[in-house]
Amino acid sequence: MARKAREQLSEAELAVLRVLWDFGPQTVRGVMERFHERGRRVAYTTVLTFLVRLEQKGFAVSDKKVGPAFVYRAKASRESVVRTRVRALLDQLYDGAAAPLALQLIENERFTDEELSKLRKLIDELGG
Amino acid sequence: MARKAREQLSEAELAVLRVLWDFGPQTVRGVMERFHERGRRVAYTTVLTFLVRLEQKGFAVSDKKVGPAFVYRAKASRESVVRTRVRALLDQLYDGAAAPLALQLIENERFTDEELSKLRKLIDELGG
DNA sequence: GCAGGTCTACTACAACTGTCAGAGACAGTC
DNA sequence: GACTGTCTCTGACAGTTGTAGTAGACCTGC
Repeated sequence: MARKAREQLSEAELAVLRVLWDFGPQTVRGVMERFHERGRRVAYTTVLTFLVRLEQKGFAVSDKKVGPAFVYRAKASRESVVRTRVRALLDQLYDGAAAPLALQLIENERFTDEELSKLRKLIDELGG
Repeated sequence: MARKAREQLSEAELAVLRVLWDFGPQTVRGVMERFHERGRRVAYTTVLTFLVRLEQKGFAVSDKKVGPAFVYRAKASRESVVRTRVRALLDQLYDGAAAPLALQLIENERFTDEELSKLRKLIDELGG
């Protein structure tokens, strides 16, 4: 027996999924081109593999075709994936507590004044 | 050729490293017992493997012995590991921007009033 | 001086990941 | 109708990860 089947997104799969979120439904070639534009050299069949795996894991679907090529679109929402990932990080690092991560972020990362006031506003709305 | 050698912590290795952070230097058996206390059933040799890998990757060292057993201690600091992980998450999800994650956290996770005021105080100190 | 327990070292192995090549299907073109 | 290009499908392979068994070294108590 090995580890439990988690149907979890790997890093490269997530990168592909992000293309679908950011640019809308794409063919294999389309995704590959977006990668190439960003300087990420990757073979056509590699991208195909990731899209197939995304579909197997339920994060994408390919129902339509454009000419001979399948068009893949994201099925999972960006928000749900982000939440899952953040939760996993929280569990791994702080037994699930969110506050330490929030503090760590605000202390160690850079924010513009605008971002800071947005954060402040949000916190004020939550009361306390 | 496969992916670049990243000398990256895996999830289970991180869990072991956390024991070293939380409970101080430990033998293999010590780490295993901490896991068992938390209901994580794992074989002695499995823990040994993780500690060996941690040492190979430079996150831990085993210089002393207690009786016949090596005592492992964390070499990498919790802070540095957390920073690296958070950074990786930021890159994967938001091309490195910190603000969206901060907002996501505050919106979607729960905080006590005390935590909120700590956050507010920190934000106020950063100006803006 | 050997039986039993503990330790490390070595080996193993399946699932997951990143990466891609080759084969076969189909459309357009000369 | 053969050539070219584009697609998908299938297979492959090495590195990582989670998990653990086994072997050999070493004490210790009888």
